[in-house]
Amino acid sequence: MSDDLDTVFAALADPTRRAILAMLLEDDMAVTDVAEPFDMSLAAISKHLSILARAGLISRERRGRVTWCKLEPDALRAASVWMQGFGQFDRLDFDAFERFLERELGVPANDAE
Amino acid sequence: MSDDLDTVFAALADPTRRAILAMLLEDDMAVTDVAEPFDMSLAAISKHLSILARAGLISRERRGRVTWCKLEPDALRAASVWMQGFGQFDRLDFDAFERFLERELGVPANDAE
DNA sequence: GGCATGTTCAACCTTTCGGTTGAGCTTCCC
DNA sequence: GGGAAGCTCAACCGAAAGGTTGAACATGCC
Repeated sequence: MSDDLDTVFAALADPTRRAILAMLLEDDMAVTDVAEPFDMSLAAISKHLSILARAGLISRERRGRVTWCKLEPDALRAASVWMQGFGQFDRLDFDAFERFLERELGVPANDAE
Repeated sequence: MSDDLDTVFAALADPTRRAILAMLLEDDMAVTDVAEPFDMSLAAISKHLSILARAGLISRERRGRVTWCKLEPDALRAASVWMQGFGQFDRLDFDAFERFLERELGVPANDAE
């Protein structure tokens, strides 16, 4: 089913969702904390998280009344393989990646760590 | 500008457009020929091609009355770099890629060549 | 028990998306 | 010149995306 790639790419097409993924790259987060930096209702963020979860890009686990969100990078593998077929891209380049996070998403890349 | 990633990922989110890219991987094609395998009007394909062109994923060059479409794989670089930051993916795996083309897109991968 | 906290659900609204059809514009060919 | 071929444009349509608000529903705490 091409649904998998559909939902993954569609999920990645939104800058809010990409920013959320970038945040989760640093650490697991509660929904409320995910929502905090965004100028948007909690319900809207909850929807974004559902879309990311449906695409398999994150998982959500409820512990007590807090729902923790966790990045699931494996879901990107299929999409990444698909893309690499077109361009013979370089290997992982974390410098380029961090520059991207800052420039494209406005999310400060974690340079400590 | 995160617009770049927006348009690239949004363009990739549609299975018809991914199939078109896969076709163009084999060779440059005229618009009419691109449209041929799809059960869809020529105008619809023309729109898809515009979206791909706006994302920088293809270019179109008019020669005579025929408009030739050409894959522009460089546009995927930014998106690929972004994605690789999340998963430490393997290098290019063309076998996996070809399996994807067939399974996900229904477009026979070009095993001659 | 009762209230605050954390999150989702449901209904709604507006904009975008993916498709259609029909008209229009070039370009090639006789 | 005139017709066919090769697109694109414009108007339209239904469905999905992305947001809002208000209610609902667990859970933790006093």
